[in-house]
Amino acid sequence: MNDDEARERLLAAAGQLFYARGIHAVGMDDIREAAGLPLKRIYQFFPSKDQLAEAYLARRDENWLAALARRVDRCRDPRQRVLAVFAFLGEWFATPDFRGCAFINVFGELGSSPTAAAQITRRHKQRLRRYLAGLANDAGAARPTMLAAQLLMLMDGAVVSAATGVNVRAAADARAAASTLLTAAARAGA
Amino acid sequence: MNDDEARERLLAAAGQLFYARGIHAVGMDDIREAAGLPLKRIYQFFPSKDQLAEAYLARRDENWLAALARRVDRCRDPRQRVLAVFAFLGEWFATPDFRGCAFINVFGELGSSPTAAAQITRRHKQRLRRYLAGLANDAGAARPTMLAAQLLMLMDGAVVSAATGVNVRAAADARAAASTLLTAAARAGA
DNA sequence: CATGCGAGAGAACGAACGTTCTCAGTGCAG
DNA sequence: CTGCACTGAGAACGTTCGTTCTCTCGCATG
Repeated sequence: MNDDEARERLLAAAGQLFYARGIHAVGMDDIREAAGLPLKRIYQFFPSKDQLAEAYLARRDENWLAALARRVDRCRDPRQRVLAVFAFLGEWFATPDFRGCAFINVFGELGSSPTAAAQITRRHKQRLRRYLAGLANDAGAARPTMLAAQLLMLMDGAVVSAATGVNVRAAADARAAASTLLTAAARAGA
Repeated sequence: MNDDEARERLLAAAGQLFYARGIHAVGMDDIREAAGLPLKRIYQFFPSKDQLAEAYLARRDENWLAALARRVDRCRDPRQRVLAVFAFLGEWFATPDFRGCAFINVFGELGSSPTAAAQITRRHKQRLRRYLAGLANDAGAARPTMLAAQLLMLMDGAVVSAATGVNVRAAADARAAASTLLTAAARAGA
C-alpha cells in the first residue's frame, strides 16, 4: 500500500477511536486492527502513541474549524453568520457519534501536565476565538473581542450540555442567548 | 486511627489527587501515600478504585454546590444572586489549584462508556441547572428554565475558558453576558 | 505471662499495554 | 537461480498498576 494512503487510513482510524473512547482507552492494537496496518508500519509514521495523538488533535483542529467556516459561509448577512455557528453546533450534536469537544475531553484526560496536547487545546480555542471575533466585528459589535469570548463560552457550554445530555435543546438555547447578546452589543448607529 | 477519621483522610487525599491529575493518572499507591493509610485499609472502605472515584465525585458534587449556594446567599437582591454565581466562578478560578470542572474532566477521561461516573456528571449538571432555574425564577425571568440552561452554558464555558487559559477574564465576561441575558429576560412589569 | 486478633508495611501477582523483536514470505537485482 | 531487502503478522519484553497475600508487630484479654 502507498505510504500516503496508509498514513491517511492510520489517521482516520486513530481519529475515530481516540474521539470515541479517549486517548488512554484506545490501545495500539485497536488502532492497528482498525487501520489494517502492522504495528511496525504505524511506528514508522509516528514513533510513539503520544505523537500519533498529537497528530490526531492537529488534524481535528484543522478539519473542525474548516467545517465550521464552511457552514458560516453559507450565510451572507453578518448577523446570520454569527448565528450560523450555533446552527453548526446543532447539526454536529445530532450526529450519531457526537461525543463532545475532542479538545475539552483530552484536556480533562491529561490533567494538569503541561503537555503538547494541552497546548494544542489552548491553540484550538484561541483560533476559534479569533474567528468568532472576526464574525462579531463584521456584525457590528461594539466590543467584538469580548463578544467573541462570550460566544466561545456559549459554544463550549453548549457542547458540554449536549455531550452530558443535560439539555437536549442546548444548541437552540445557546443560539437564543447569542442572538440576545448580539442585539445588545450592536454598535449605536451601526 | 478512628474509622471516620481515616475515611475522611482517604477521601480528602483522593479528592485532591483525582482533581489535580485525573482519575487514571493517580495510582492507588499515590493515594496510599497521601492518605497515610495502608492499602488494606483503603480497600476495606472502597473495594475498588472505581468506587473510590465515584465517592470522590459524589462528595465533590455536594461540596461544590454547597459552596456556590453559600456564596449566592451572601446576596439578597434576586438579580444580584444570579450574578453572584459568576463572582463565585471568578473566585474559584483564582485559586491556585484550579483545574477546571471535575465532572467535565472525568467525562472526557471516561469517554463514551455509560459508567456510573458519566451518570454522576449528568446528575451534577442537572442539579446545578435546577438551582439556577430557581434563581432565574426569583429574578423574574420570563422563561426561567431556558435562562437557567443558558446560564449553565455560560458557566461551563467560562470554566473551560479559564481552565485552558484561553481567556483570563472568563468570569467577568460571562458575568457581563449573564447580566445582558437577565435584563432581556425580565418579565414585563416584574 | 501466654494467646489470639487485627493492623500496618510492603512484597507479590496478574493483567493490560506501549514498544520492540523474530521469522517466514515475497518480489526484485544480478 | 540466488541472494537480499523489505513487508506483514504476531510473539515477546518490560513496565505500570490495580488488587491480593504474607509476615510481623502490638495489644487486649483470660
